[in-house]
Amino acid sequence: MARLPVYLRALHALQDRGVATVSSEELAAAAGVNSAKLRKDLSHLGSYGTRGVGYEVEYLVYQISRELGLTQDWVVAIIGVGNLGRALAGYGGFASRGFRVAGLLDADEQIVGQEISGLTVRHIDRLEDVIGEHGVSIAVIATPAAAAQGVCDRVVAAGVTSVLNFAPVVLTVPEWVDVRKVDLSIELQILAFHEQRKAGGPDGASGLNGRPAAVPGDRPEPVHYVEAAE
Amino acid sequence: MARLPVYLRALHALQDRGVATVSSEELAAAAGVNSAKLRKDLSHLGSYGTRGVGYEVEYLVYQISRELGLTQDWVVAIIGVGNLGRALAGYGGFASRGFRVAGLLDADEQIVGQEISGLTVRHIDRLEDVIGEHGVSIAVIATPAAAAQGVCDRVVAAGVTSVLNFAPVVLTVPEWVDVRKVDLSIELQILAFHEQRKAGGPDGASGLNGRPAAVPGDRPEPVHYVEAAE
DNA sequence: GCGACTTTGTGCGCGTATTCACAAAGGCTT
DNA sequence: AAGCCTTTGTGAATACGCGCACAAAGTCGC
Repeated sequence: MARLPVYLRALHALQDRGVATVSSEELAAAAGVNSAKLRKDLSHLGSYGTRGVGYEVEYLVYQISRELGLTQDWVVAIIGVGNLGRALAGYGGFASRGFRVAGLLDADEQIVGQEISGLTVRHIDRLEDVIGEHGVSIAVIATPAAAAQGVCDRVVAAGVTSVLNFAPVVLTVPEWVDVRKVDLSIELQILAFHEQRKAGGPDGASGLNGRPAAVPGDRPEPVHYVEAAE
Repeated sequence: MARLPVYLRALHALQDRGVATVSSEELAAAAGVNSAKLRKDLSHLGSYGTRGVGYEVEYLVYQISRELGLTQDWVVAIIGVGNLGRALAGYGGFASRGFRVAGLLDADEQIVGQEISGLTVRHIDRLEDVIGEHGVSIAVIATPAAAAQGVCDRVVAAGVTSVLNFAPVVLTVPEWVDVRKVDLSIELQILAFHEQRKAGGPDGASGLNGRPAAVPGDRPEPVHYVEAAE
């Protein structure tokens, strides 16, 4: 399930706060989901809750980590070291979750050889070498769109079976390869769409959409759930 | 619908290739969706296809752009100018889609005053001023997790009604505010999950998962759809 | 030890999304 | 002009996910 990582994040935060046990209601609120859904999700890993009490945080963290495969380290290569690739290379959230960036690759001779976050950028020609040497199993594609499919084909041919794609293209891969896509401009476009409807879009919506005329801080359910920075 | 931006991207690519007309089958393949679904999606904007021929690319681009609200410019502020914020500030995909970054804000005195992608980073204290001056309607939160909810409350209080959140926290907002979340480490965790299952996870899966023993480039349906870099 | 209370686990109904499959519609060829 | 062929638009069946609501289960107080 795609929600497991969210639960895990919330559980880690609870752990940091020293909480030992948590009810489905609380955890669901922290994760922003319905409590019945959360219970159903957790029951799919087996039953790890105690009725009348809740779930033991530490045990749940372990179970979810294991289910997600985070008990082992995953070796990642980042291909395309532009703005985004650089940011990803320096992103702390990877290492702390068991993802080890083992290679940075780029086609630009200006960039090859640079040291970024402790790694030297290597030329894309060495892609297969880097993947083989380090046993890379996940490739992060942060190249321009035009290069993405070609790079993808190469990493797949080199044995990679999971791809995280930041290029704005639909990648075509064999069925045994998983691709996940992150497209920043698509996210903004979806927001723009909703924003337009709120403002009274072309369909002539109300123009208010339930927003009170003037509201001084009445955010509903102030969960205010904050985790440790990473 | 969340698929409209994908269609739009594919249509732009067709435009660049000089294609004037496209069938639902082709466009669906390019966007990676079922053709019936695509037709149903498009029919919800009204009927813009010609039976026996297909859709006129240019007209469709216009219709979808209008539906998404891309015929107008949207003003964006990026809050948190770390690795990720910097990458976002320099990301070309925003400007080309009608999103204008009008402000960069950070709390770190070291960063405030720096010029990045033609914009001077301003102190987070001036958040409300920046939002008001430029008429910001979309806020991009790229702060550490611990700061995100606080920043979010402030942008909402200042009148922003759409938030794109990169911080690994579940933001709590009033119901009239839209939040979209992008969490990089969650994407990787989902890949790790599938990767583990492929390798024969804890449930004792086959360990092969349909992958042929050795396959020399038999990627199915070589659409090889590539767009212009942006 | 027992009863009341809390919380889990899940059966069920509902609304939505997805896909198939086909009839209607239009273009193109002869 | 007529028939064939392509492609759209959509009705109907299916699959899916979600959330309510409740019974089973276990804890805690007395």
